[in-house]
Amino acid sequence: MAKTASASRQQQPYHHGNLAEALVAAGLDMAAEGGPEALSLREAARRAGVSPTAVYRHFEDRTALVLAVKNVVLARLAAAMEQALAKPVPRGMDPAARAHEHLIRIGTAYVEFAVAHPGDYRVMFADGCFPDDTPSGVAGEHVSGRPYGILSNVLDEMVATGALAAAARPGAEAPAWAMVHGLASLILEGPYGALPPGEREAMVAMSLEIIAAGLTGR
Amino acid sequence: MAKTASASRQQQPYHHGNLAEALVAAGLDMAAEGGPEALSLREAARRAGVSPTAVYRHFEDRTALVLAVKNVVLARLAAAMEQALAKPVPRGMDPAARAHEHLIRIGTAYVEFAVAHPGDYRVMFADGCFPDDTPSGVAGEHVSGRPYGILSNVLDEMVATGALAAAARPGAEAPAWAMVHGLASLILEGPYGALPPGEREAMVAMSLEIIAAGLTGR
DNA sequence: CGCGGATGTGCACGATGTAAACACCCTGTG
DNA sequence: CACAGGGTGTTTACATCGTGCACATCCGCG
Repeated sequence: MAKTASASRQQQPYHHGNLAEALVAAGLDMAAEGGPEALSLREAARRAGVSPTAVYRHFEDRTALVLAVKNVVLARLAAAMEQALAKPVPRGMDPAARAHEHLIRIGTAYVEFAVAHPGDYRVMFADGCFPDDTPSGVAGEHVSGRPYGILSNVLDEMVATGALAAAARPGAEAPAWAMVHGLASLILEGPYGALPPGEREAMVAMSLEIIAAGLTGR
Repeated sequence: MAKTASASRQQQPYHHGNLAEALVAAGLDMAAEGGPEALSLREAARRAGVSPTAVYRHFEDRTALVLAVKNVVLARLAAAMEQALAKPVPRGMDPAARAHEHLIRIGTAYVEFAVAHPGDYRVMFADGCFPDDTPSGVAGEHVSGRPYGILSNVLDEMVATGALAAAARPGAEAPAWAMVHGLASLILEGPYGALPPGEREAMVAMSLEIIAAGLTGR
C-alpha cells in the first residue's frame, strides 16, 4: 500500500492497476455484507470490473482470495485489540491489577469486534486454518502484532506482575482464546445473538471475569 | 426408527418408502464426510435414488434438510454427554465433588464428540440458529434431553450440592458452553487441530478445570 | 371404480468455481 | 528504435449447485 508513488496520472497504469488489491477490497466488502459464504470469486471480479477468470492471475483459488481477505481482517482485529490496550488505565492501579485489566480488555475487544463485524469475523475461521498466526510453536517476535501474539504478551505481563502464577502460564492462551472465540461464536452463530445488547455485554463481561479468575486462581 | 413393522415385503411400500428418513440418513453421511458445506441437496437425492426436485416434497429448502440433520446430530451429542454422566463415580466422593466431576465429564464429552465427528459437529452451527435448543428462556422440561438442558441440570446439581454458589448460578451456562464450544471450534477450524492427540487432550482437560475453577471460585 | 391429493420426474434457468485457448500491452533487450 | 516475451485480462466452455414449473404416477378413500 501507499505505492501510488510515481503515478502522476491516475488512469490505470497498465492493465488494471493492481487487481489484487482491488479484489481483496471487494472481498472485504462482500465479507462484511454476508460472511465468507457470500465471498464469491465472480462477484469480486465483477466489482473490480474485470472478467471472472482474471482473478486466477492473482489468486490460485477462491480459497486463496478468502485467505488474503482473512489476513486483512486478522490485522484489523489485532488493531482493535491494541487500541483497547492503549486506552489509559485508572491512576494508582497496581501492576498486577493492570495486567488483569489488560486481559479483560483484549477479551472484550475481541468479542466486540466479532459483534460489530460479524462477516469479517467469520471469514477468519473459514475453510482452512490460520494463515500465519502461530498455532503452538510460539517463537519470538513473529508472534506479535497479531491477535494471538497480543494475548501471549498480556499473559506474559500477568506473570511478570504476579497476577498469574508462572506455573499456570504454559498453554494459558488456549483457555483464554477458547473462551472469547466461544463467546463470539455463540453470539454470531448460536443462540446468544438473540440477547438484547445490554444483557449480552453483561454476559460477556461475566464470562471474562470467570475465565480470568480461573486462570489466576483469584 | 424401528418402523419396519407391517412391511412384510421390503419393496418400497409405495413411492419410495419414506424418502424423508432416507434423505436425512444420506445427509448424515454427507455431513460426516465433509461437514455442512458438503451436504448437497442433489447429492442427497442421488443417494436416495430419487430425482433432485423430489426433495422439495419433504423439505422446503436445502436449509430445511440441513436443519433436520442438525436435529439428529444434536440428539447424538446429547446422548454422548448423558453416557459420560452414566459411568460410575469413584466411591466415597462427596456430592459436591461429584457435581464438579459431572461438569468436567460433559465438557470432555462435548469436545470429544466434536473431535470424533467433526462434520457432524459443524452441522450444528451451520446457517441459522439452533432448531429447538433453548437460547435464553430456559423453561421447564422442554430443556432436558438436549445438550443445553444437560448442562443446565449439572449446574443445578452443583448448586444443590454446594459446589457452586447460588449467586453464581444465573447465566452460568454461557461461560461453560462458550468454553467447550471455543475449544471444539479451535480444534476443528483453528490451529489447535494440529496438536498431537495427547497434548490436545491435556489442553482440553486443563481448560475445563480452569473454567470450573472460575465458576466455583475454587 | 374412479377421483383427488400426495409424491416423484423432467426440464429449465441462473448462479457458482474453474480449465483452456486466445488477445493485449508493458518492459527489457538487442 | 524495433521486437520478442511474459505478465495480465478475455472469451468460451463445462460441471456443479439450488430451485421453480408443468407434468406423470400411484395410493387410499369415497
